Amino acid sequence: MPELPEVEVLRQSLEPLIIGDTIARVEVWNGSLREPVDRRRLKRLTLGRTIRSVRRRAKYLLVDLDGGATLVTHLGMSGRLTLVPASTPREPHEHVAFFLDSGRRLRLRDPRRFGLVIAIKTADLDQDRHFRHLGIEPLGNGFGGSELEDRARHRRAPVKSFVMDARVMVGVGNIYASEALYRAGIHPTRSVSRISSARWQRLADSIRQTLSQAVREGGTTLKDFADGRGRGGLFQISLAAYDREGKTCHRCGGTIRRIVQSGRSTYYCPGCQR
DNA sequence: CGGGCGGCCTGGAGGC
DNA sequence: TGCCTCCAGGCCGCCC
Repeated sequence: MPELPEVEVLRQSLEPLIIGDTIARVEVWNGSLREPVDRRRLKRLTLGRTIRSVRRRAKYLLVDLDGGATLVTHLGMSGRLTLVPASTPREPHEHVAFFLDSGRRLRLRDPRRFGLVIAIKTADLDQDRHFRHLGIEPLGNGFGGSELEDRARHRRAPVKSFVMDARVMVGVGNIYASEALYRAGIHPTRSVSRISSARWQRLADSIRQTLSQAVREGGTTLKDFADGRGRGGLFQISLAAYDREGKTCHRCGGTIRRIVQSGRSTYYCPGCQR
């Protein structure tokens, strides 16, 4: 579910609410997530620790604690991380919760359990196996057409798979891949070996624009996504291609089509995307 | 080796 | 009403 914009919106919403607060209790009701939750390590590194900053890398949310540890969470497909009063009843599929000194709790609900909760020493983050192979941040410095073109050398993958490849660039998932390619006017099955420099530039610009607009609009809420306060986003209204099979293209009046690439749905306009 | 596919899970939607 | 199949925003490991 959550792609870069959703995790960034979550980060922005949580940061002012939890900085300076201290983790007083950790509850793991169901540790069977993407990786089994290591309760002892989680508690050892987080209990009694104060939250110093809230960052994002790719689709991971990083909560830095004093004592040199970072609480790393990933929402998978259906995860939701919200802050509620500590006395709020446990909700269905609430698997992990961090009770704070302020009398609130940060809770993870994740029906499909593809999410991740792990504590890592902050200094080890970059070398950790979850982060070591990650590519460029599309909203950071050093992201542009020439960087994409460089990374496409000697490759022939369809461009849609390429922009979703976290070893190349991070944060773009199935929704924003379709949206960015639509905006750039590039056909999703086109091989990266057959894209001109000018089009790489357009694609990089489209990715940045799409992601930053989605952040400004609070992310895309199709079903599960909510920020730290439980509020959904609005970018689903702005979707021009994703989930619009059979509907009219806003640009050319043609019909949006759906195809399957690497087992995932891709939406595009045959008239606008070549 | 790059790239495609299945598997991990649950729930909702739609067909019959 | 129920039962079945398909599909879903991510990621990893296996296979060719």
